[in-house]
Amino acid sequence: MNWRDIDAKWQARWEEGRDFEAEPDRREKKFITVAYPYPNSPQHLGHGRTYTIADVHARYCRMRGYNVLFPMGFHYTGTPILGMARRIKDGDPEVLSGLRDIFGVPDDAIATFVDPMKIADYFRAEIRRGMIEIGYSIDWRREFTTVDPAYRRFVEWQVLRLRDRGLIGRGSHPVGWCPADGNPVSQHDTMGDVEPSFTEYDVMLFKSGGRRIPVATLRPETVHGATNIWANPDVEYEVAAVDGEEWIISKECAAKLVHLGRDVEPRGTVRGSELVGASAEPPHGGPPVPVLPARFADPGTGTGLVMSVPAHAPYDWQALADLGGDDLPEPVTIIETEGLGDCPAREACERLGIKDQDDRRLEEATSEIYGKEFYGGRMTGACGDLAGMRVAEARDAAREGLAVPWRLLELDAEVKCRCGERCVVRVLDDQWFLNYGDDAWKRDAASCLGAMEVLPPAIKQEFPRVLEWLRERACARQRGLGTPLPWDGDWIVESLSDSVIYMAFYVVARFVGAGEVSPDELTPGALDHVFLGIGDPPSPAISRMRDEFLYYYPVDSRHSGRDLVPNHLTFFVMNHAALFPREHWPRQIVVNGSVLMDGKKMSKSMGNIVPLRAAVAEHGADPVRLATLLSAELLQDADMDMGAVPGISKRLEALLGSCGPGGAGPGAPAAEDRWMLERLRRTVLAATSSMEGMRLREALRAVLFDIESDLQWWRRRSRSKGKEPDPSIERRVLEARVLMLSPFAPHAADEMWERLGGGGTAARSPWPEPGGAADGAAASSEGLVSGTMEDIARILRTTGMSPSRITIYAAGARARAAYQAILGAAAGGGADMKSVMRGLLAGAETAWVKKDPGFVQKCLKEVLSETAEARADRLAAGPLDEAAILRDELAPLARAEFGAEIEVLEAGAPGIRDPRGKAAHARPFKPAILVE
RNA sequence: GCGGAAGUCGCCCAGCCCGGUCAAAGGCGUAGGGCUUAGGACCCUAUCUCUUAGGAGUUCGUGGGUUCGAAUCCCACCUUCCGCACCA
Repeated sequence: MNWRDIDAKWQARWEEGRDFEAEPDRREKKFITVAYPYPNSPQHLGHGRTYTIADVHARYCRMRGYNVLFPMGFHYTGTPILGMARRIKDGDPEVLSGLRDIFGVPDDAIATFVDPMKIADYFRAEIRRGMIEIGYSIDWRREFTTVDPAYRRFVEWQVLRLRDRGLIGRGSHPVGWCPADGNPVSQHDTMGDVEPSFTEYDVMLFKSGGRRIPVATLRPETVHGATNIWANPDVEYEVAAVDGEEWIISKECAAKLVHLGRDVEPRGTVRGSELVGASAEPPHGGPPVPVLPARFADPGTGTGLVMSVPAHAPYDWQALADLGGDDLPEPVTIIETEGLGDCPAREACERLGIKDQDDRRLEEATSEIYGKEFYGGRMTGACGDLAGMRVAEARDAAREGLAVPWRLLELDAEVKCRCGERCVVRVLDDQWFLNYGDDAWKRDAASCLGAMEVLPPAIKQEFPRVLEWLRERACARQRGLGTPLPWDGDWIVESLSDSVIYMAFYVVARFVGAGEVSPDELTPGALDHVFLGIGDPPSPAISRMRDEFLYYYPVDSRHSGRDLVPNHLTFFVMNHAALFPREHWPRQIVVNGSVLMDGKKMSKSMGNIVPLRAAVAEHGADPVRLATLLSAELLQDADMDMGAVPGISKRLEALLGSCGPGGAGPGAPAAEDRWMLERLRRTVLAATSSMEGMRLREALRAVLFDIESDLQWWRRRSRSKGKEPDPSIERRVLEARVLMLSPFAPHAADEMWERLGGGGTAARSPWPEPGGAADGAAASSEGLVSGTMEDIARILRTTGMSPSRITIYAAGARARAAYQAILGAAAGGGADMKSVMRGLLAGAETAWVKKDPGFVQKCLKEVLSETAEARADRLAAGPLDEAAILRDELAPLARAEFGAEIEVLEAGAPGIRDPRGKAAHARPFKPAILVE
């Protein structure tokens, strides 16, 4: 099957018909957007998932009659492309082979990649081609990149207005930093892509003569239990004036303090061994403590000097034990914790059998006590002001009162910049940030979220949590592609901050693209008019932009991967709430999971990346789209199985093969025909409801698979009666299926539609309506037939008989009357045996059950174990003439399939043949069966 | 730690939102049969236990609870995976 020809044929038609170009008209609109791609590589199957889901949504909405705007842009902002250009310049073999071997980028293109813009432009074109080839219904007239002059005007407007509202501030902010480059480093900038995470220590100053001995700690509240200070005897410490006071610190610490913005002036050195024996006064004014030697005191951690709290810190207890001798300080217990004894550190060391201070398990002991005491501990009376507080409170109080007013920040592990330099933590004190911690702002955002639909619903609760912990966030950085802050050209608006309200820009982009408005005209005042309706329009074009904005805004649906929930999607909500009036706040967010390949994340190093264009070229657009959508429901991570693609392709091909001009039917529908139409009606209903909830896989399964098995049964039934399935019914089903398939597999569906002679394209036809009322009788009657077939088959299987004659005893009229009464009772909620019996005995037609309560018992059990739908069907249908149905419908089928003579009798009719006394067991929907 | 997701019949995985059609779809594996010179591919049948009449029993991480009825709802616990900020 050559899908590529069909893909190309329909893509050309759509383009010719400008099917996806959207402009305001009288219809109701839907504005559907997806997070635009970052063009630092071609897209792979994983990227394709989000876009495919959004495209299906857009196409579905078009079929529902909406004027759908589905645009696309490209996110150039940020540093990764910059880093990539640098690595290509350096001839990094990993990057080069990735481009060449995985993505097949030609060498002459790679040669230009030393220029980051060339990289972005190349992949932008590549991604756009791919999106067209897979059939996304995008209005390309609105395409832009985030470094286009017009977009820059837009971002400038955005940050200016945010600043006007007092939401952009300036402050100090710690970052991972490369001293050689003089730049902040993020994960993308480090060797091995290590995230530069850091720990914040409090610094407490012990006094020793005129000098200060600073110690760094995570537990300032334990200072009351400090019995000594540890110095490493083999380390040469530095004596330095820090912020004007003379401190003793390790050389490493001195270097860190400089980056943290402290004023450090070296004055000399002192060996650790020389410090031993000195005495130091703790900051809370307690009795002086001695300095003692310990080799675990690491000059690279903290200040290189350690406060010793032997009762609660296993390292400290162990170092004292290692020291030995008589005149050592006694541990002071300052925290009582349920489940821990007097001296938790000693107990932990003894339990783990720790030998000396070099034992690695001390880490384990430390974190265990740390956690237990923090959550369950209370300060004892030995703690001065802190006595009686819970540890968590005491920590804050101690920090407030006893530690220096800044924190010592330190990288958790060694991080190296790609340039090879060892990174440090630096505090930038002129960092621009967005104040996402602002309470009033958060309240607006929460209100926006509350009114918004989030699909799947399960993920909605995640957003308020994110809002809760959100605080200031740096919104500008010093390098990368993007837009400079209008008031401070040294800074570039950071990539997550310049992409929060850009959906509004799609409206404008069309006018810029068509040359109707120049970037220079997009002044802050003009944009105020377009987006906020402030002031008079400076030109007719600006006025039209305003009209178009009013038509398309707000965003009706925002699609994105779930990894963007804690950042982009939340910022999207926050920024809309900050800048736009309530009626322009977004209405829906749709979140999808990621894509796995053979159970693993796609990554270059694993070599399991499948480029989207390659997959489409090999399998065709629709099979790839379907495989992506079928592999998982929205929120689940989709484990792509490329092995399933040929099967999907075959199924589409078979469906296509069945599309022809069709023929007329005999007119009056038979029982199985009525059933088939009822199944179709219910499938349309179910698929529509699935679509509304973006449960695309569910919808697709209904259209592709569920109907198929219904059709099989229907054909079997038709043929058992010695006739061909009614072609007019077949066609009605097929038309509905093709239409419902269209959002998912648009090329194949249009091809099928053409072969059906449907007129126009499937994509431009309306989504099918269920039509008509429920036909409970058809559903129930067919249920009787299939249920009885199953019962016969089951009997044959357990007995191993090959039957020559099967006699079926249908329930008689009085049994059916009782059954209806039981159904009614169950529907009314009075489904207990007692009240059911009482009701039956009161009815003239049903009083006979007095002699056979077992019948009622069984019927009741069966009724209760049917689905609500089946119960409603049976109740609505009223008593069925089961003997007639079984004779006309079941008998031919059973005869054909079991190769036996079939006789249908009505139980209770006079003189019937009943050699084994089976007839008495007949119940409605459960006829008695005799196999001979 | 905080937040989120998940644990299903040998394996993978559907079902859970909306309780009953659920001994629980589908795929893989396994067994038997068909086809074939053979292998593969393909097709059919079986695949929790018991059962020569459509049945019964025990199952959906563990333990409770709600209900006439729980894989599905509620509570607790155990285990695994993911995110936690200046980065797209």
